[in-house]
Amino acid sequence: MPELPEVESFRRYVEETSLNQEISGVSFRNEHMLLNTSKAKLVKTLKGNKLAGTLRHGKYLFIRLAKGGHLLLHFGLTGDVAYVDEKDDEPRFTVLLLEFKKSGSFAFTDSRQMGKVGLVDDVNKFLRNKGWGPDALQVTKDEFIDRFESRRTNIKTALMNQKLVAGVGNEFSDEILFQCGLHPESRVDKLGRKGLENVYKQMVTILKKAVSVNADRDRLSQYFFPGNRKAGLECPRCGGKTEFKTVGGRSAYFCPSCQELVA
DNA sequence: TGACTTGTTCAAAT
DNA sequence: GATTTGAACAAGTC
Repeated sequence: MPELPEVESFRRYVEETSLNQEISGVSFRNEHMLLNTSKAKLVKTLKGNKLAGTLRHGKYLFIRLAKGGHLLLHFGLTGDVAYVDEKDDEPRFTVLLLEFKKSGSFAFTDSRQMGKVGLVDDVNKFLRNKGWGPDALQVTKDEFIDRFESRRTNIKTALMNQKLVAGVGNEFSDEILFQCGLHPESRVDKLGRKGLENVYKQMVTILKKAVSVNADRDRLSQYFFPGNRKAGLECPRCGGKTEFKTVGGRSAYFCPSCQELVA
């Protein structure tokens, strides 16, 4: 599932494959995925334009356009990007296809169609309107603590709340809390500055590591849950058994014997 | 076949 | 009003 590390690797992929090429053809299929724009405007804006640069905030990717503004991509559950050399190699579930004049195409794919495609002029204004918090890899320790310390909800829900800090999803929230030795239902306002400082440190450490390996779960073997969220696993720290529980309407996996419940 | 999955949004509750 | 909770949505997978 595309969380911050995946979106960052998508960003790099766009940088490496698709910048500065004139777009000669645009196809777009799923109108219910549009954000802030119409299909006609999207196609008109992209045709003859070039992708000129990239910017990521949380799980959002903004691709700067040479003629002004940005193409916005949100990946939902199943969004992905692909560059293909040949036209007839168009990937399955392509939502947006940009054909480059010289050669090749850029595709945004999304099998479950929960992602978003849009046009954004002013990125900061867009983020402000959404109410999104600072990016999880940009936020400072003090700002993180300020935003969290008076919250009366559980820590897992708070970490996934994009308005507090943007970028953490379900899978990495489980790992952050595992590394902290904190039960996902621990109350945020009971953790204290020390507790929150630890959450912050683990969040940054884990996300940075995941970014450094392009979110490849096979290269995160020093961690426990990424790519491996199941109940009944043996905990590598204490030998206990992992459990499943629904927390804040989301699946949570954790080790009840070494993740302390602070309530 | 239908239960299950998650990021986001919206309505309802506090 | 601000915060929190919970349900709804979409659709492919097993």
